Amino acid sequence: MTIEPTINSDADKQLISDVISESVQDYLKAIYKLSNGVKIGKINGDQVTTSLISDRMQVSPASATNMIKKLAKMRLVEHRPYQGVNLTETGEKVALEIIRHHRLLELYLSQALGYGWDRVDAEAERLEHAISEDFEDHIDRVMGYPTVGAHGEPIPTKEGKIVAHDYHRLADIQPGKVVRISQVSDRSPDLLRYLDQKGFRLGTYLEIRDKSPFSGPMIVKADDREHQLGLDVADQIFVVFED
Amino acid sequence: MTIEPTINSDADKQLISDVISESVQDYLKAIYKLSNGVKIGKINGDQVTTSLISDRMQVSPASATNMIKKLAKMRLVEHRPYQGVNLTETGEKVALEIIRHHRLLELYLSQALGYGWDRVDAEAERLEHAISEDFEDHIDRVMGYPTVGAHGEPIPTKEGKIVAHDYHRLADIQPGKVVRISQVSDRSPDLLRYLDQKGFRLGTYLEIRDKSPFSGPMIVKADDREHQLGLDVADQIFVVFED
DNA sequence: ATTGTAATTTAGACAGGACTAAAAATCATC
DNA sequence: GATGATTTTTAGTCCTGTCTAAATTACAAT
Repeated sequence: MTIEPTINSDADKQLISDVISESVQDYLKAIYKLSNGVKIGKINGDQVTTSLISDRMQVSPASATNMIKKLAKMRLVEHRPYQGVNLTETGEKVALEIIRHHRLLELYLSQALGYGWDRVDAEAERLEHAISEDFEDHIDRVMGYPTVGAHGEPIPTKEGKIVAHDYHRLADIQPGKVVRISQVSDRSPDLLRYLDQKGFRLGTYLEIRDKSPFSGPMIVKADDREHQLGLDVADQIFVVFED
Repeated sequence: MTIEPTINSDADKQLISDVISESVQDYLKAIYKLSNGVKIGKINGDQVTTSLISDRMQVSPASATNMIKKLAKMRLVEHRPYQGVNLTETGEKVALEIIRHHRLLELYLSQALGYGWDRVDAEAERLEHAISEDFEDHIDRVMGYPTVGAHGEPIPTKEGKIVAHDYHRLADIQPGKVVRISQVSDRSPDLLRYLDQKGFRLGTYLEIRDKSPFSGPMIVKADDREHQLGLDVADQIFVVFED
């Protein structure tokens, strides 16, 4: 009856999906992103709360509590009641494996099957739980063991390591600078289509021309064309300085 | 990258997987194969019985009955209690859609990702419920709209049509004839590995040299080598005459 | 035709994961 | 520090798909 989520032992190499339900995996992924993702808007003292989870997972708070207790019993998270949760080491491993699947799939879909970057997230979401380790290895090899995903996100290694990029928000860059787009959020197909339409890709150079005060739009130049970008857009684009 | 609006011709075009649960899909597929598949051993008067289903689905007979009643209520099968079930037109459509997914996936896995034909079934099983229509269309296109799967099975069309091949069982062929392997069962990885090892592929020519009486092995020549094949093997290989 | 066996169905239970409504805990504000 | 608002948790229900045990039906063989 007690489920042991010890997936590390090399001997009894078990598929995560055979041991850990799809729902549990989805929650772990959500919790991982909530604790490690870029904080948008209000900062939430490093604690991932029930309401954040229920919100992200589109379930009622009661359902989230329910699952949290289950995750805690499985030792995938630590739960301080009324405070929030943190992934355990095991929980994080599992989350990173799912995220690896997701990002490898996104890249494969865009490179091998010609999916637009606004469509890969939805499809990868469907597939990430279904693929075997074998499939993972196959597409990893076919793509030459990539380390960066279709939207610029780092792809966790098979061992569960992930490199943290310290990209800057486009919104924070001062006028006069030249930067290169290195990551965009994958979660808004609309935004991605919008960027596509402007010709914005990973690697596109942007010169920041002007920033309106009071959270106004910023004006950037790309490919000799000027673009106005609302703050909510500039907040979802991450860049590196071009030296 | 072109931005394709992906217009659904029918506004009410719903993904099967969003309407019909994975379990239901699996049962329908099993029932389809039990009614339309090649009859192995005893002939069961065209009726698909509860025990056949429970056996194939690896569930208890009670569970099968349960699901059958559910399928009947959904008008996906007709159920004559204590007698058996038959797929309705709708039920067959759904089954064929799943089978289409399965066979396209098998072919894609073997051709695009280099899976051996003993491994494609298991992986396709995992993926067949997860892929979108979009994915189906993509791999269909990438492979040039194939009509025959990785083990020689016909691939149903998007409209749910399937062409019946009338292949012969290798076991039924008389000595002296020359035939070509045109289909093998996908359900036994062991058998597939065994055939692989002998160099047997789709399209391999076989000359039947001898058949031992009393269900003994048959002797066939392929690539200038003679092979002894047990009846259970020869029963799973389908061939056409080579003219 | 009767009777034993095999197949099928019913009945009742359970696990997972969702829900609503109500209770309890925390936080924010005066 | 009290109090009202917000979050979180508890309690209880439901649905899906499974199970076992028991009852029923069909079949086969005398």
